[in-house]
This record gives sequence, structure tokens and C-alpha cells, in this order.
Amino acid sequence: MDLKRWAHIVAVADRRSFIRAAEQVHLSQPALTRSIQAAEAELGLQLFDRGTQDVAATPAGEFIVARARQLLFDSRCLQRDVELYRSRGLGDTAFGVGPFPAATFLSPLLAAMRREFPGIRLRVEISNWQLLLKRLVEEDVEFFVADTRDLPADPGLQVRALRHEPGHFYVRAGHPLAARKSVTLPQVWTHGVLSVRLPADVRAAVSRLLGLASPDELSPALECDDVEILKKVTLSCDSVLAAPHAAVAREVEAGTLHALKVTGLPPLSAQMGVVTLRGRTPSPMAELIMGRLPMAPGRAARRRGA
Amino acid sequence: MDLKRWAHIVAVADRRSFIRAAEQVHLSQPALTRSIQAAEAELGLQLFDRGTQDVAATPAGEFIVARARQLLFDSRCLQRDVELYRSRGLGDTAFGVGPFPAATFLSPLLAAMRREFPGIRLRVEISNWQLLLKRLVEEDVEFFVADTRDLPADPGLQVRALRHEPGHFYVRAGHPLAARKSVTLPQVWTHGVLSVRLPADVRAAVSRLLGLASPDELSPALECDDVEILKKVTLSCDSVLAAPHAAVAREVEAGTLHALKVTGLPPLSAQMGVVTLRGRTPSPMAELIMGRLPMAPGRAARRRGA
DNA sequence: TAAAAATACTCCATAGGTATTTTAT
DNA sequence: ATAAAATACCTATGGAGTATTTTTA
Repeated sequence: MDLKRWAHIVAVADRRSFIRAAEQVHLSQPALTRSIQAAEAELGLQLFDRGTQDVAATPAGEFIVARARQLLFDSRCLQRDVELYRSRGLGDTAFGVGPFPAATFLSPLLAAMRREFPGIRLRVEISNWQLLLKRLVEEDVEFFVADTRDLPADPGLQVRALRHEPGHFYVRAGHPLAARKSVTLPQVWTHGVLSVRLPADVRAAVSRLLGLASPDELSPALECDDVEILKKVTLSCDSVLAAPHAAVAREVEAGTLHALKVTGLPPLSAQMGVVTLRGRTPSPMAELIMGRLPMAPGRAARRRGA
Repeated sequence: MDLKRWAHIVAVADRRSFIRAAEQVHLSQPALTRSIQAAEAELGLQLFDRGTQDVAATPAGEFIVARARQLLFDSRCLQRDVELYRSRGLGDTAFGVGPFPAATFLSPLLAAMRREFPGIRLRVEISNWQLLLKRLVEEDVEFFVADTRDLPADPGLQVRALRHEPGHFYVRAGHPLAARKSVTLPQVWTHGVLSVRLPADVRAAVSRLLGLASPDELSPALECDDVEILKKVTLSCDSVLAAPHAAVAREVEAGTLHALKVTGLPPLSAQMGVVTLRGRTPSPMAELIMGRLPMAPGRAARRRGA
């Protein structure tokens, strides 16, 4: 008994006529008659008593029609849910973001999602890339966005680079270094640097410039995965904040934070990327979110080919 | 999307392999592959990511599999309910009985039903045939059992006669008439007769024997549709109970009621019958119950022919 | 006699099988 | 190189149509 059969039975019960039921289910009367006969044979029960002027369900028919109607309703709900899911009106999507993405594009992105797709449920995990990677391979998140420079080169991972986020050192307004045209890196470092966990190549470059024997000797004064906290600390003491510009754009605009011009330092930048498991098809919602991230120019997502 | 398709999807999700899923659903691997491809095309969603060593559901696949699994479960429940209904393990059945049937075979019948078919629900309406007939044509009961001699000859009704129940007049032990070898009908009548509503032909015969001008002059001292009540009244006063033997067999056996031998009275009997709407197929449970009623010899139910 | 359900027959779309190729590890 | 999924190709069953007959009110 497939769903079509059950629908035929319900139609006959509703219309109390094979001819009218047949047109309801877009069938000829003989085809419907045969379908009902087949159903009765398969179920081993007579479902309808046929009169010339009226077709009435037997008690067995009533019993079955009530339940079949529920099943058909559930089936329509499933079809509808699929349609909603496809058009991003329904479903759960989980992804991860590193501290910098969280501080920059996350809140406007989430606000837009809530506005456009109120039916979907989002779960966002904010953490460092090591933990996010673990969450990804456990398939607890569909993708994550983080600085990808330290990410191990795993063929099971697919990394799509996002736009570079230029970074600088920032101090509060009125800071001793704020008035200087330019400062040196050791000057910066003596005030104590605040940052999220730095990528290895940045640590190497900075430690070389500071004349240190090994990058391990380089320690920020405060490492914290929450950029908002780092900003607040920077605003209320003389520490120096290392951050991508996008994370502090508002404060710089408002004049509460000042970018330092550091002599002899190559341009710093955060290298964000979207990390997914290779070969895994994303949900429509994840696809949409990833498509709204600020992609690096010239890079496009590759899809599974035929 | 029919149920088979959904089952294919769930099988692939469960077995994580087209080959293993194919054998689970009794299909060749290519057939299953095509079925899944058709489903993906119809739904407009990729449901599985195929690797050589593993097949994994996409987020869309997970979303759909969870719901499809529920639908398939509901479908199996429906199939199982039908099977139970057919084997009388499930379902509601309503029927009516008149006062005499209620007083005779009803309680052992119901007890047997409760023992043998604990899953079914029964509704029994005890009333006079006029009300039961109304309930029947309104299809609130599937059939009823009552004295059918006064039933109008309606071609829409089908009446199957049950065994005749011989009737007598009964008095309590120690009643003035109890010791007599035989009594006359007027003697009986002067003590006052208790009965359920009498069939017209019985009323006519008795009134003729009493020498009355019309049957309308014949009034039992007490008409009541509950035989148990009539019995209790008979046991505690000098009234005479008119009843079929089966309704008072226990009291006669115990010696608390005595049958009167009335001279010049032809044998009285209750003519019970099963009444159904002609052409209506009974439920399996109703069929079983009707089959257990004490049928008149040589009478068998006719079924709808081809 | 008329209206509706059942039957007779014909057809074809699709689901399924076997053999083979492609793909990915 | 191997194991699994995809494709190609063929077959047959069952679902659906038209024309007709049977039934019953």
C-alpha cells in the first residue's frame, strides 16, 4: 500500500462516489475502481458498500480512512518541510567563527539572517581554530571561519580564503604613544601587547624584528579569545591592542582608539578562511551564509563535478 | 515521493552504503542508485555525499531522513492496525440489544468477548426495538438484537431470526398460584402481569383469550424495559412475570421463581432476531458477535454476491 | 430506464534486473 | 588495484486509459 492508494481510499470516503472521487484524484473511474479493489484485496477487508446512488464506507473503511487521512497529512507535512528547507524557511544550521570574525562581520550577518529567514535556527560557536576544527571533524558544525594560516594541510579539509583583513596596533586616546608620528616595535612591546592567539608566522616575524632567539620567547601581555574584552582593556589602560582594522573600525572612527604607525614592520593582516570538510555538501542555509562572507577576490567555491 | 522512496533514503542513511542498503530493501545496487538519484532530483536537494569507502548524509539528508523515518513508522503502524483490526485485535464496535436478549445471553457473551479480544472496545445499547431501530438507521449501532415480530417490513432492513425463546408466566415461591397444578389466564391477570413491552401478536392472542374487545384494553400492570427490575418486583410481591425462560432460568433452578401452567394458552415464545441495514458490510467484530448468537435452525446469513 | 460501478482490453511508463564503466582511495 | 557507485541497456509488471457491460434504484 503506497500513499497514492491511501489517498484513493480517502477520496472515495469523502466524495461518496467513485466518479467524483476519480476526478478529485485525477484518475478515470475504472482506474479508481481497480485501485480500491486492489486495496481491499491487499488489506483483506471490504472498505466500501457500493450502491448506485451512494457509496458508503464500511466500519472497516471508517476505521482505515481515519488513520489513512492522518498518514496522508503527515506525508504532506514532510513534503512541505522539504520545500521550506530548500527555500531556507526551516532547518538548523551550525557553524563556528574565530574571535576576529566574531568581532567583525558576525553580528550584522546574524541580524540579516534573523530578518530574512526567521524560520531557521542558527547555532554559532565562537572559539579558536583548534577547537573549531575538532567541532568540524566531529560534524557538529558545518563550517567555520577563522584565521587559517596555522591550519594543518589536511586533504580532508577544504579551505576557501576570505578577504585579507589588514591589522594594526591600537592604543587608547591620550596614550603616551598616540601623539607620535611613528613608533618602534620595541616601544610597542614595552607597553604590553593584547591580542587573540597569534598565528605562527606573525609570531615569527615579530620576534625576528624584536631580535629574539625564538618565537616562543614572544609573549603577548594578554591573550584572550574575546576581542570585545581586549578592546575594553585597551581603552582603560596603556596596553597596546593588536587587531585587524575591521574589529576596531568603530572605535577608531569615534576617536577612542588610535592606530600606531610602527616603523620597520611589514603590513600585518589577518588571513581569514572558510573551512569545510572536503566533499561534504553544505545545507542550503550554510551555502547562503558562506556566500555572504567577504571572499578573497578571484577565489570561488568549487563544487563536486560529474 | 511514495513510501518506497522514503524507505530507500532511510536505508542508505542507515547502512552508509548503497550496496548494503540495496540488500536491505531487496533491490539491486543500480536500482537503488537510480531511486536515490530520482529522489534527489525530485526534492531538489543532494541527500548523500558519496565516497568510495563511505556514504554520508548531507545536512539536507539528515533533515529529511529524520522526518522520513517518522513517516515510515507511522505507515507501519497503520498497516499493523489494519492487521489487528482484521484479526479483531483493535477497533470499536457498537450494537444494540432489547431487554430480553440483555437479560439472557448478553452478559456471558460480553464476558467471552472481553476475555478473547481485550483490544477491542464494545458499546452496547440496551433499549426497546423502536429506539434501537432509530440508532441503526442513524448508523450509531451496527446491528441490534430484539424481538422482531413488530418490526416494520422495510426492504432496507435485513432481519435474521434467532432461536425461539419459549416463554411462560412466573411467580415467586410461596405465591398463591404457585402450588396449583394449572391456572387460567384470567386468574393470572387478576394478580397483575409484569412484562417488557409485548409484541402486538402476543397482545392480540392474550386479549382474545381474555375475551377483550380490543388488544388496546390489555394492559400489563407494569411495563418496564429492564428484566432484572421486573424479576426483583416479582420476587417481592404477588405479581406475575411474563418472560422467556432463558431470562429467568437461574431463578427457576434456584426455586425462587415458579413457572405457571396456564390452561388453554398456546405456547408463548419470544421471537428474537438480528437486524442490520441491508447491503452494509459488518465489521469483523460485529460479524463474529452475530455469528455467536443462537441462530434459528436452517437460517444462515446471506452475503452480498457478485 | 438511467446513472453509476464493474469488467475487458490495450498500452506504456517506470521500476527493476544484468552487464559494464567510471571513480576514488 | 580494488571496491563501490554510476551508467547503459533491456525487460516486464502494473497502473492508467477507452469502450463496454452489469447492476440497482
